[in-house]
Amino acid sequence: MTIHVRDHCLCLHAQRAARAIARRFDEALKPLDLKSGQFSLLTSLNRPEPPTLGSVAELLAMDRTTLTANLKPLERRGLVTVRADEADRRSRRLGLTEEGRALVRRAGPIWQATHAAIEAEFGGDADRLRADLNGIREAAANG
Amino acid sequence: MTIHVRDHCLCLHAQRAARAIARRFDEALKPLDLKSGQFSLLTSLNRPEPPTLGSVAELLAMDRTTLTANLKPLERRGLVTVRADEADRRSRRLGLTEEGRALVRRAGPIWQATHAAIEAEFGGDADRLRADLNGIREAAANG
DNA sequence: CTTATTTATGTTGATATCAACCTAGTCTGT
DNA sequence: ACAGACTAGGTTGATATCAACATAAATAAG
Repeated sequence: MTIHVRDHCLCLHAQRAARAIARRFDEALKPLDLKSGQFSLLTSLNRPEPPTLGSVAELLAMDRTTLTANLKPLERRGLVTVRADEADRRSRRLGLTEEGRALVRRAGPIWQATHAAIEAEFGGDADRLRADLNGIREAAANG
Repeated sequence: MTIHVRDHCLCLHAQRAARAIARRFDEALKPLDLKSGQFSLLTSLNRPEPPTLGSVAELLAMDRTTLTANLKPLERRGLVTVRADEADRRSRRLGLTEEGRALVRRAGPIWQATHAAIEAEFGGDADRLRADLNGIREAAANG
């Protein structure tokens, strides 16, 4: 039974892959003093209209309170802005500062190179893997 | 560019899937007061010979220091044992107590049911996904 | 127009994650 | 033996993760 869990558990498999990939990007982004998760967050805020906190948490499949915590160090560094929505005072609109945008721009080539290296080393069908990851995420969420 | 990252980044896709799956198992295992990661760790210790800390960290694709930290609450609960190896005093051998083994046994059916539900909802080829996750993990590790 | 409910978020406490740095035990070449 | 290199872990500090609980604003029911 134990062996079966070890070899088949999608939770374990996903965690292991996520940890390994995150470490790889963490190291690549170290020159910018960014973690992989911070890069993902900044990237998801890089749009014309500042999205709400809740919508970003949903996009990242992350608890809202986790996102609140993750914003703190980025706010301290002056990379993101958090403002109450004008129309609905409950909502927070998340945006990038000019420095935030500049950092995302500088991270672009690093992401590109790192991602290409991993995909090449992977050798498999990355599009298929992406689709499967989306599928399993939705499957897990429908609980 | 930003949109391309958002839609293609395997780091983001893996993190999202990992988070969603972990939350699902966290909830299922709540009656046993276990998190998904704790279940994975206990399961990986459920073998005749107590493995070393380093080998378990490698198996879980997790930093050694993370594993050290994760053992703490399980030790406090009397589920795991940590002892120095007789032959090599640097190494730590990790084992399960009788309570630890009992808890793993009780968790088995919960894991089975939860995993089956997710796989069914997923609908895709779970074996293929597992293989791809192993592949991308190794690809990311070879940096 | 109130009151109840729903919605969006914050706070707290516990665990998880890793890099950087440190210590102690083991091994290797001489 | 012994000095130096190597290996296994631990400690610390920062960030990440989520559930449980709490607050405030918007909305619905009457």
